[in-house]
Order: sequence, then structure tokens, then C-alpha cells
Amino acid sequence: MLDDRKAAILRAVVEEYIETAQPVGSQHVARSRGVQASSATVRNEMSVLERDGYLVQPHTSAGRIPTDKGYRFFVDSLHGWGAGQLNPGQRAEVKSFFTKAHGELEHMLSETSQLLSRLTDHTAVVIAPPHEAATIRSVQIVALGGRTALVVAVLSNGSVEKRTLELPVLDDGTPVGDAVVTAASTRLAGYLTGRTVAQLGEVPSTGEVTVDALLATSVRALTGGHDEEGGSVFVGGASRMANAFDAVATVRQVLGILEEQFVVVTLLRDLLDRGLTVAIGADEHGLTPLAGCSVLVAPVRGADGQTGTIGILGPTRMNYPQALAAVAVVSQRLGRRIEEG
Amino acid sequence: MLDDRKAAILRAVVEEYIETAQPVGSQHVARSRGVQASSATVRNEMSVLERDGYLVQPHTSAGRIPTDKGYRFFVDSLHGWGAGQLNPGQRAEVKSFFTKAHGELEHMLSETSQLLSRLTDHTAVVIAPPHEAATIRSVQIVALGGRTALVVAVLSNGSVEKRTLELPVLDDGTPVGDAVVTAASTRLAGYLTGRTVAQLGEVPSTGEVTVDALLATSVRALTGGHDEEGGSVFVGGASRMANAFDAVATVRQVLGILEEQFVVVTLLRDLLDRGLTVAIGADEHGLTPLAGCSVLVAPVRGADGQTGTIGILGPTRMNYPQALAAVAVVSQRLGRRIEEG
DNA sequence: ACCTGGCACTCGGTAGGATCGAGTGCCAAT
DNA sequence: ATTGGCACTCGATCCTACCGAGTGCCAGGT
Repeated sequence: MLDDRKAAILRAVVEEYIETAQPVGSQHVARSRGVQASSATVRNEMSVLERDGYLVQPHTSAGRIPTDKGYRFFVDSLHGWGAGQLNPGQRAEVKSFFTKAHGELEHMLSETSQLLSRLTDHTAVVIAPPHEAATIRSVQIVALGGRTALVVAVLSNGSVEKRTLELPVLDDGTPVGDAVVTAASTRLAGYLTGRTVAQLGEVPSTGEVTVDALLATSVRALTGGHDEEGGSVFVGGASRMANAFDAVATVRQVLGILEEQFVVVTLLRDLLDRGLTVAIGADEHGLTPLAGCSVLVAPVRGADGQTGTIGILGPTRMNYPQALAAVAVVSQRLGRRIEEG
Repeated sequence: MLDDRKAAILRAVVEEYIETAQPVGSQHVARSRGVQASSATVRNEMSVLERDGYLVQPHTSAGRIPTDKGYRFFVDSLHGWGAGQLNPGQRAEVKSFFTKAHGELEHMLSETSQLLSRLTDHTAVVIAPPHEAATIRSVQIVALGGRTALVVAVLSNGSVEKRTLELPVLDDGTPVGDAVVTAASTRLAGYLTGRTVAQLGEVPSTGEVTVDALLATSVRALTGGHDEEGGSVFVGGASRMANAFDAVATVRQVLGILEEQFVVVTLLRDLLDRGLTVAIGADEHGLTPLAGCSVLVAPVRGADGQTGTIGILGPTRMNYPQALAAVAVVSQRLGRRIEEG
């Protein structure tokens, strides 16, 4: 809907503004390659682009700045015409990272968020794949002392779920004994092993009323206690947020959001559901405190069709080609890595 | 070493500066209760305090600002003469927090860091007690698929340690079978249950060479893989750092440090070892990037004589009485809470 | 000997005014 | 339709003046 020249001009403005953070004037645009026109022509075109909402002037007789709509056009036009590449150094960094990577999944994801943050120079978020579809390899109930016990489940994807619970008390006020706990534990293991977390149902009665009570509590703890949303979010390079804005109040606000893991998870999930890879400004991602920010997101397809999520958060004025490339590469390689185990 | 009047004046300057963040002039001090002298006298005294390094002038003919040494005197004099109290609202908040608190230890610690941050309006840090002294309640080895397996240990304090490991391969290139894994698992359980994490030694040979190999790997994984330092640090209210300074560069630097969990842990542990509760400025805590920051720390004595740590990080210009009170109360109640289980 | 009122002095911060220059909008010529 | 030219705008920068909070010091009073 924009003719070629307008598109070229808009692209030039965005590119220059991303680089310099200064309002861009017609002369700069005219001089930039990709635009064949005099500054006067550019001026005319730019005033149209402003009328149509792609650009704004901070004040009369200053250069122009892209609006969110302007950025949107930019990234859309990017999608068609070959997205950016990482530079060789970064490519090497990614490669060496993923060949070296090993050990705990959580640890690796945390490191990955830092990698992504380093690559883009923005804050990165990594969310572990949910393990609803993972099968249970082992469950047990362990008495801790006093009235408390722990249900521990080991899943096929290598993660461990644990829940605290209170042991049922007998009529005389003392908690149930070790015998009951081990009985329940083996029963639980026999019944749940091999199932997925999603399909935990009731465990059939054993006849022993205390054992049944403990079993019920355990299953409830395992299914219910999904604080989940919080446990598996890794934020890397939050301090880089302070580079993006020079108003300390803005930084404060954004960091505040990042601390609310639930909000972050919801945000990324929501964007993925809507099929977006990049959300520019509050209009698109819907979080007013993050006005002036863009969110970039990609699914991480691992084993079992389960998908994790990675994303980055930066100012709307960010290097989209580079960031998109980084997210794409990392999501791909991370997915492959997870698949391998 | 400071006569009464000088001490009173210094205190007045610190208090006013903490409140207003503006250089304090002699008139304000003279008017403040606790100081009985004319502004001229105060001026004379203040110039002495400056000569002795307790105060500085940002520029000639401006008020005075406390130096780190000035703050140090202030908090020392505080220690003697009844430290501050939390206001009733805060008291109530703490109380309700700890009566409501339940569930996973990690989750509670994380929430605690947020509580402490809310109370003080600064960034708070909570470090879980190490579990070197906790005894092992249950260990098992779970094969995951392919060559990888997981060693999972449940400790008496309710935490769960897990380590990934690669299964040994047989001569024909396939990993050891389930029989070997279960054999090793039961053997490991029988031998380690009841011991503390600190005193894991070799497991005596079984005669079966593959089982022995797996056992050795498992024990090594459990003792070695102490990434530990990272896993148990909870930072709450990092965004509040942005309130403390108005130079975005400073914020950036401090946040950078907070992201390096190892540094944070080392810092707090070091301070505790040196018997400090409050470290003012880079000279005392030793981290140049945290110039202009004070660190406040307290041990959390839980069960088994094991101690966790809580602390807060804020600008040197912080409300010490209030912050000290908050840290003291939270450390005490958290300790009690952990003891209970 | 110490305190205190008074006074001259300093110097950061704010307000007004001039200047500069990058940038715009518009118009007439190509 | 494009472009060179021109008048105009307006933020940024610099200078100056001025105000006021604050200081240092001195001389007089207790």
C-alpha cells in the first residue's frame, strides 16, 4: 500500500534512527543509498508518511521518528526480503555455546538466556517447555520429620517435580507411620509410573484408609501445586534494559514487569498464540508499562512436540534484523539440543 | 572520639540528608532538635567534621553531605542507642506473611526476598542455607532414555538435589541396561541414606564392574556438581534499584552485579565472616562497581545450626534504622519458620 | 575560652536574550 | 512529477545577570 519510493524512504528513516537514536532529516535520507530523490522530494514524501501515521516529528522543524506503525511496516517488509544474519563472531559464539552446553536443563536454559542477551544486547527471556506430556519415570513419598513429607516425581524429560505435603494424622494425634508412607509410596509408583503428568487421575482404593488418604493428598499435591509458571522462567541481562532508555523511571517500570514472572509468561504465550513473532509497542503487546518496548518471541520445538519459548525485550528502536536472526538461530539450536536430551 | 555536640550535628546531617537527598546547611542543623547551638557554631563544628573526613561539600558554599565514614559513625552510634522499629503496618505485614507462608522452601525464600524488598524499598537478597549438614533421606538413579540418567537425592531439610549423568557404555557400545541401573540405585540408597551430603565417600565395590562404574559416576556427580552457589539465591525488588540513583549508568552497573549470583553470594558470605552487619561504600564491602551502595546482611539460623543469609542492597544514603530493623525482624522470623519445617 | 550575630564572599541554579543550524513547507522553474 | 531555492521554525547552546543558600571569618558579648 506504500509505493516503492515511500517504502524505501521509510526503511531508510527506520534504519538511521535505529542506529543514531536521533530524529532523521530529509537530507540524510536523500543521501542514503536505496533512495533516488532530492531532499525536497523526500520532504514531500515524508510529510505524506507522517499524515498516514508512519512517522512523527518530535517538534516542528526537527527530523522524523518512526511510529510503532512505521516499525511495523519495516519488520513486515523485512520478512519478505531476507532477514539479517549474525556476524561471524556471533555465529561462532552460538556454535561453541551449544557444543559445550551440558548438564542440568535449568542451568542450560539460564545460560541460554544470557547468551541471547549478549547476542542482542537486550534483555532475554527463556521459558522451559511445560512437562504436561512428559511421562513419569519414578515417584516416591519421603517422610521428612514431623508432619511433613515430600512427593518427588522424576519425569522423562529429566525434570524433577517436588511438592511438600502434610501427613494425615491418626486419631491419637500422631502422624501416620513409616509403614503407611512406604506402602503409599510403592502403590503410587506402581500406579503412576509411565503416565503423563496431564493424565493423573485418582489412585484406586487400597482398602487401607490411611494409605488411601495419603495417596489422595499426594496426587492432589502433584496435580495442583502448579506454581510452575514461576519456576521455569529465566531472565538474562535485565541490566541491559538500563542501556535502552535514559529515563530512569522507564527503566524502573520495565524492570518491575520483568519481576512479575507470571506476566512475562502470559505475555509470551499470548503472542505465540496470536502467531506473532514480534510485537511493537503497547498497542501490539498490550502492556502499557512497556510502552516504547518491543517484544520478540519464538517457540522452541523440542522432543515430544512440547515447546518452550524464548524471547527478547528491548526498546521499539531496536535492531530488528539482527535480533530476529539471533532469536531464530538460538531457538533452532536450543530445540535441537533439547531433543538430543 | 567525637564530642557530644559534634556527634549530634553529624547525626542531624545524616538524618536530614537521608530524608531529602540535598546537601544540608548549617541553618537546618541548628534548627533541628538535638542540637543546641547557633548556625555559626554549627558552621565551625561542621568545618572540623569535614577536616576529619566525616562530611564533604559538593562545592564551595553548598551544604554538606556525609562521607562513608560519616555514615559509619552514624550506624555505629545507632547500634548502642536503640535501633529503629518497624511501623505498625509493616509489623502486621511481616506477621501475616509468616503465618500465611507455606509450601516449598524455595518458593518461600523467593517470596521472603520480595517481602524484605517491600519493607525497605530496596533490593533484597535471600540465600538458602547450604545443605552440607542435611542427611540424605532417599537416593535413586533413574534412567531417562538414551545414555542419560538422573541421580536424585531427597534431603532431610526438604530440598532435592538432582544431577544428570551419562550412563557407562558396554563393550558393544550400548549403555548399561535397566538391571544394572536398578542394582546400582538400591546399592546407592542402602549405602548413602542417613549420611550427610558432606560425608559422601566411595561406595564399596559390589564385584560387578559395570555397577561399580555407575556408582562411582553417581557419587562423583552428587559431590561434584555443586553449581549450588547459583541455585539458591533469590533477588527481590531489583527494580527498586532504579529509585535509588538517578544516573542510569549507575543503575546499570549495580544490576550487572546483581546478575552475577556468584559475586553476590561471595559478598554476603564474606561480610558475615568478617562479622559485619552493614558495609558502607566500596571501602567496606570491596566492590568498586557498588560504590555509593551499602550492603546490609544478617544470618538466618535455622535447624541443624545451618545458616542461610538475607541482606539488602541500597544506596549509602539509605534509612539505616528502618532497614536494620526490617532485616533483623525478617531474619529472626524466617529462621524460626525454617526450624519448624 | 567559647559562643554568636553580622558581614562579605562564593558559586550553583534559574531566567532572559542572542545566535546557530538542522530541518521544514511551499513555490516557481524545469 | 521533480527539484533548487528561500523564508521560516524552533530546539540547542552559549552568555549574562541575578538570586539565594551557604560558607568563612571577625569582632563583640558572656
